[in-house]
Amino acid sequence: MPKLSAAAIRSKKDTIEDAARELFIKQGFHATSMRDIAKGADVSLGNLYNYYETKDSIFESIIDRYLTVIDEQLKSIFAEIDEPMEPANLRKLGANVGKLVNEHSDFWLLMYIDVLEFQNRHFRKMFDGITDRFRKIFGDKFAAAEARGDLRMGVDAAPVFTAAYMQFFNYFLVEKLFGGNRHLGLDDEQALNCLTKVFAYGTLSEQNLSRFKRSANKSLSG
Amino acid sequence: MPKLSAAAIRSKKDTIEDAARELFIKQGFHATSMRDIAKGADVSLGNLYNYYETKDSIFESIIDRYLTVIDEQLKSIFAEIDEPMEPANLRKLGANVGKLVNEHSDFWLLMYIDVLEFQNRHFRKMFDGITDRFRKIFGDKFAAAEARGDLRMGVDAAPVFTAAYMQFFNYFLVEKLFGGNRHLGLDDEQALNCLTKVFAYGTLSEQNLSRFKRSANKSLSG
DNA sequence: GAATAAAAAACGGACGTTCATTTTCTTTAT
DNA sequence: ATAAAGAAAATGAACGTCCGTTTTTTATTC
Repeated sequence: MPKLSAAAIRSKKDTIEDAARELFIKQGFHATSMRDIAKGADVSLGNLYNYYETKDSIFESIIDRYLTVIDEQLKSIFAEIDEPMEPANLRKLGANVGKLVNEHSDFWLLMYIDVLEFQNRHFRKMFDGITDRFRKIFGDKFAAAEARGDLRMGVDAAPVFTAAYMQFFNYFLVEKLFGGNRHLGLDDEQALNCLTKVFAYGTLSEQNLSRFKRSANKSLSG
Repeated sequence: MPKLSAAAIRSKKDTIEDAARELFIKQGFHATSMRDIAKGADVSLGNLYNYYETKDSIFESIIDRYLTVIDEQLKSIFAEIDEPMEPANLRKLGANVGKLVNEHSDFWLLMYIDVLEFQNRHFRKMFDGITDRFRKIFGDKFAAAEARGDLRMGVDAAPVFTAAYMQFFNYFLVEKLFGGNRHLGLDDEQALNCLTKVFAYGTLSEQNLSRFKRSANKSLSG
């Protein structure tokens, strides 16, 4: 009574999902047939149904696995941020987001597929309550920065940090997927510098700004 | 030899395109059949082909007409901006972008369809060289603001203005289409205030900031 | 009654899924 | 050691449906 090992099943599912993902991204979900996937994964049509109940469930499986990968990468990006509102760290956040977008642009296309064909069912949690999540991660750092007088009077760090995060994402997504080549009129490095500066000057207190100006300004041209 | 008037043809095409657009948005392009469109527009299946060559051409026709509508609205939004870097005007830009996104969310879904199914063929021009376009529209205003000393030393207004524009767009798109309900942890008004403040403090010179603080700060809480 | 418009029917093919069949391979009996 | 057994896994033909488009038929209007 032969039965595939869990590893063998996982490996085969990986093959199938890799092929499916590539096709979904290249031609969309509905335009990709089960026969396409079978051919791409070098598996018979019928055999697909030994691993997945429906075509939809292949899509869902891809998303679920990808989401955990992205979540982990995001976690490690946030983990290396000790002082979230410090300009150098904001810039590094931007650079890391850029890497994430460029190395996993597939993922974001899947998100658009999800928006269009599944009412964003699977990706909803990506943005829902994101500021609260940042508050959970960096809440004490935000409070400490405020207590130190790093921030301008009346600035709530959480939404600003979220806005910076979103702006970085949007910048690289537009560059990668929407054909806005150098849409800020700057290369990526200059764009990162420019956006970082805006958020630094936009939130830091004057005393902290002058410190920032002395130390980092030279390196953030553009 | 009866022949429909141009107006009658246009009216019927409008009916068809309205139905098609609604369906494309609700269930995607490939998931929408010509039979669906025919039923939605209360037209026979065969008759569709008296007005359009293919299903693709219906999509293209919708996009073309919609693009001109959006272009005009954007033009009028920009036309009422006399001083692009002034905080009050940035905020108004944000509010207008919000209206544009919310009133025409269909349009932006079509853009995602275009990204996925047509490699963004029809929407490419939307973001390509956008900063240069702003430079053409506001170049003299940017230069004047710089000459007046409104801006911090070394700030190039064009990419910052573009970034603000993109940030507003992204904020409302995430709110409307991606299920990020109050993803900045603020309501729309507060979010506009918060973002406007960041860009104001992020770019204005100190002399101009103090003027801004006196006049507008009270109204931009959040 | 001639030309246009609309409707209906038909076409060939592709779709997601099912299913009868064959292949594969571990286990058991010899 | 090997053959038989038998379930798991893989296959590809088959099913019924729906697809975009074309063709044929009917209705409308001058």
